[in-house]
Amino acid sequence: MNHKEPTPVTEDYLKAIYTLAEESQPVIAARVAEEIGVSPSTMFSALRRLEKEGYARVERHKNIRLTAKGKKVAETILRRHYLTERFLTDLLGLDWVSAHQEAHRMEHVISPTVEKKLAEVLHHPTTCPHGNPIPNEGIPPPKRKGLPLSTVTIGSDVVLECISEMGERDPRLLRFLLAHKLIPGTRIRVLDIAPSLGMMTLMVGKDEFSLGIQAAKKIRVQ
Amino acid sequence: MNHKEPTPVTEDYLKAIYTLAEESQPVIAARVAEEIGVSPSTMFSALRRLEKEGYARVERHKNIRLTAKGKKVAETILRRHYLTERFLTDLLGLDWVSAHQEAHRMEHVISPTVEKKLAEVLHHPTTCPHGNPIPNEGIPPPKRKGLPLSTVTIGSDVVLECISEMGERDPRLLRFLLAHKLIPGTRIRVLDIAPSLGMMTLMVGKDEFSLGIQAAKKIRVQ
DNA sequence: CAATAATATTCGATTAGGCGAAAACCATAT
DNA sequence: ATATGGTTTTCGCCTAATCGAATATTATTG
Repeated sequence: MNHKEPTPVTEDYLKAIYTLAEESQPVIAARVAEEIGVSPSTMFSALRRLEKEGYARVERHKNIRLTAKGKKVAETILRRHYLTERFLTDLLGLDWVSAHQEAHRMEHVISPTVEKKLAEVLHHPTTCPHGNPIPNEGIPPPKRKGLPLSTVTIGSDVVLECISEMGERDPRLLRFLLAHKLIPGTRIRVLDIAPSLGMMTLMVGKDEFSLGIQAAKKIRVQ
Repeated sequence: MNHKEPTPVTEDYLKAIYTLAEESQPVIAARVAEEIGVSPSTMFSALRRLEKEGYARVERHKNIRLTAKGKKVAETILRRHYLTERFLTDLLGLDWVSAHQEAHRMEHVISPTVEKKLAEVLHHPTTCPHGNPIPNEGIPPPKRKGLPLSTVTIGSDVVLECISEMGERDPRLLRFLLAHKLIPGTRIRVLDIAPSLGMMTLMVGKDEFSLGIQAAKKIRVQ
């Protein structure tokens, strides 16, 4: 039996791999390293550890895939992350941006017991404050319906569904979105898309502003 | 400037030293090592680190003394520990024993912001669930009035004030006390003390039972 | 296909944190 | 003063996690 608990660092790697895959981005070492903010050599040795401990495998073409065990850990951590965010915003009154950062540290010390109690106290929320569905013990995560904001057509009128986990990791993006009232449920009109400039123009209420296509990829709408 | 944050492990050493001193126990390396559950050699190198980073000094006769900096860290962690315990018992409904253990992990990831919000939500509690006074930013910790249960005279009738931090660290003791309703505020009659056996006999309500003198040292009464 | 840009891999080094075994010190109590 | 125990200290060794620099391996793309 391999009953040694994953370290916080291991959990972070697994979470990054998991979310990268969920956003259907290429899951290669370089991307994961970038996401976590770690050097290639560090990433390499981390990957060896993940393989040795049975959390992930590297397939042909250097694609990284989580094992069932790795997936389980990632989902648990993600669940704890989102529950903690909800706790921080709903009960403690923290804002969007800090909630994510605080939860990033707290997620690693939440036990099954506290996780359960938190869910109860919060009345079993189904999404995090940024709109992401909270993975539920055993039950497979719901299929994501929304599309990236970067893929909609000019002139369409859409509703913001969520800021993906990858988007959450960028505090500046989060602050920007908050400032423009871009929160889950907000109605967005897409005025213009200029791929050559890498920009798109949006209108929220009476507020007209530009957003990078890169950032728009991290926002899902319906 | 030395603005590198203490690691969780460092925080644990500082907390142990601080509480040992507060219980007026001899603060030597061997005691601290015992408290934390670490080998003498580990303790030794940890001590070198603490000195190098300016958290503690070793005086003549091998007494360990915290610097102002070390004391500040210890008090902050203790405050976060106790606030977290209160949160876990009062808001999440955890029991005494788990609350301490969970808080022991959580205390290291509570930011000043969360600490502040927690205190507000909990209406600024003054003691932890085990009765220990919560250190308050800046304000010196209140003088402890209670005496160790091990020092009272036979026949006296006392009221339990708190289970000291050192007592909290022993889950078996905590479970035992909880089973016998020995919580802050409980009235205790001391029926007998037998130093030769290292035992004392207590009566709580109609429940008569024995307790080791060692354990009684970790309980303060009035 | 060959040149270039990405990626992956190896190597050597560091730091925090931990262990056990053995040696060196002290402080008593005989 | 000596033997006994408790303590401290040294030594060697280990793992996880990190880095930078150099090298090897793939893609990509003109």
